[in-house]
Amino acid sequence: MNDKKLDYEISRLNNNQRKAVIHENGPLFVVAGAGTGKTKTLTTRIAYLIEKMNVDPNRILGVTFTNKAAKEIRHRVNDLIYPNQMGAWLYTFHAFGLRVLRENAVNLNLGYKNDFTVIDEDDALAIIRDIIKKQNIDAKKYPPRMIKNFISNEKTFIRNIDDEVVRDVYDRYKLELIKEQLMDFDDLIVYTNKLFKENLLVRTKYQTLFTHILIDEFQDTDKVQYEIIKLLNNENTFVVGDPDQSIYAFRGARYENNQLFVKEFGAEVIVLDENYRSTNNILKAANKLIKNNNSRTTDKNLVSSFGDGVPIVVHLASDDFDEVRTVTNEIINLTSHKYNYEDIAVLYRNNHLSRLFEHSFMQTQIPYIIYGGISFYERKEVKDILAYLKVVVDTNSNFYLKRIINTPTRGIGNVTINKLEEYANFNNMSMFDAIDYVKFSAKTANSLKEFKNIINELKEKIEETKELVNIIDVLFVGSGYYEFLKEETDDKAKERKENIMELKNVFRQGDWNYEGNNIEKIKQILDELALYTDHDKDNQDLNVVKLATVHQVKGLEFKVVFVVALEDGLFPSDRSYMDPFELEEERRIFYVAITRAKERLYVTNTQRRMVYGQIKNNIPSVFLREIKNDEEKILPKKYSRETINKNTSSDDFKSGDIVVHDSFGKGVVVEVKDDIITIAFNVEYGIKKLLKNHPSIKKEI
DNA sequence: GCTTATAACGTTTTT
DNA sequence: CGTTATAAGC
Repeated sequence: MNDKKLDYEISRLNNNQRKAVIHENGPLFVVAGAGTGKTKTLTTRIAYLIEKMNVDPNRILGVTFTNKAAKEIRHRVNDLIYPNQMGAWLYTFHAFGLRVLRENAVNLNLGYKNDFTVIDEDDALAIIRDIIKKQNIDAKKYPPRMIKNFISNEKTFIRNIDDEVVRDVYDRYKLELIKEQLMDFDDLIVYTNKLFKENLLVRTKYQTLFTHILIDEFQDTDKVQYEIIKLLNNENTFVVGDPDQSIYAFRGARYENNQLFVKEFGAEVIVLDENYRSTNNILKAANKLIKNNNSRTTDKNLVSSFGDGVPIVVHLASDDFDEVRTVTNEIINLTSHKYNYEDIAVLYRNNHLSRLFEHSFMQTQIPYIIYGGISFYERKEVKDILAYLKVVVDTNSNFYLKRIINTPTRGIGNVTINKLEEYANFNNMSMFDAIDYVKFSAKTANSLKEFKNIINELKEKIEETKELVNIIDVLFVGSGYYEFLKEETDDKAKERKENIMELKNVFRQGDWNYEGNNIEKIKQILDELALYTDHDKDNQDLNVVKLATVHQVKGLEFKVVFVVALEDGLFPSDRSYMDPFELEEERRIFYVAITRAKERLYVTNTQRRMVYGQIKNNIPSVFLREIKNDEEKILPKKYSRETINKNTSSDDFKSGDIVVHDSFGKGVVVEVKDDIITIAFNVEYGIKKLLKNHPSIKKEI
């Protein structure tokens, strides 16, 4: 049907892209430099396989690293051949693992059933904390976070645990998860690997199911993921990646996978180095920089047909305030001529460097967002409501029961919970059922009975509810959360209510996206939510300046990029000096930063900077020398926009007011402090601090 | 159980 | 310096 569109798309590819797309048989590694049409090549190939080679979509596996990327790939393939790709397996590694384990977890023979629950990092940490407490382990000597890291490292083959105490916690953690039918994020990958490795039947099933496997961002795969790919033993394994953009070593990404794949699979290599993003001045700097890495597998020299463009700008500021002021000035200059706020990104090596910029942008009324922060699904109230739902769906879940049995407070303390847990463990029943057997004081017994009634009533109501969206209201009121928050009038309570209401959107969509009865639909929604993170939301189109770490903007592009704080010890980070490999990783991070820029690149550093309350003299980053071409300096200027329309809006805000923002839409005022107001917008934008007299906000009448 | 003083600490973090 | 985790106090 859409053949013409696909034909047109293929005709527009360059030679190497086309070669990759129509590649017939055998493993292929597409080494795709930044901005060389990596995703386009991958999606066009999927469309080509289905449409031209008559490959059954159900037998194609496409794996990426973020939900956002998976969605994007589905969307783009969809655009080329709708609706034939519907059955294709287009997932993140974790979502793929989840799907496999949902069908086969029982075959692990570890005691897992196929309907286990996925827990997030916070939950995993809570379980470890609990074990540490119960085993009387000194949390100072063994911080839970460290133990979690050790466990994760052993699971993903990074490093084995060599401490007996940590080993003991790990063993108990593993048993606890199985007992509670829980899996953490690592487990989704690790158990999938185990399953494929140890179970011939399951392995063969997936080996024969997939005729084609495609992997995106291959340079970020870790050891376990590589093993999974190897175990699937597919002769049409097609991987796309850029070794020069491998920046997740600290999470286990293995640079050597790139070479291993070529060697062990005997893969053909196609290099894409025609860049469709940046001017050549920017690319020259990038090429020059990355040549300093000795461990490169494939030499690429990015070239575009966009001409040289303007020279990159390297600026040395006297101190951190001067740096911020210079960048702010330049943004004001740029936006009063050719550029919009959305065209601009300020990138840094680590999060805390955002602070001064945030402050300055607020003062000068430059709209911005900061990437990262607390995720919507990590918020306490959201997790609480979902925990109620999980207990309702499965009363055997002691883990979630413990979370909510006294939330909101109903006089059930730790002593009661421990007694229940002990009895339940001893008699091999759930804590929920144990409520009927353990003797408590009249008051406690009453509270427990009340809790049990709440769960039972919620269950009845949820089963009867016609539309899923109403379930959130049922939970909110039925759990007592509503009553609890009603008493509180402060801004936090208001924010919590809003967040809970925001959950409705997710359930509204679940109603038509999923099939089955309510409980079945809920289980599918919970699966999706378990793997969803804040990074999946699309901030790209907001007309605001983006403040982000380099890691957070991988894969994105901006017309103008400022890379700041290019100083020795910050970028490269001082932890990377010892190890030449780590210094190369830092260089790749800077390479990623540079290659985000399409038209203008600014690199700044300062002589003096306040670090942890002390002024430090910094020397310029070694990377600056390495990119040196033509450079110019920004001449510091006064703010060209006379501290912008002072008091243009005379609105007087108070908490609870509904306001409308040009970019963020409707929001509720949460706090007013001097001339700064805090506004809660829709979840996708979150909580923002803005100047009261900013022209972009208006009170809704 | 919840709020306030003090200490401790301080890369990147796709799921 | 600013934030967050922990402990002591109400």
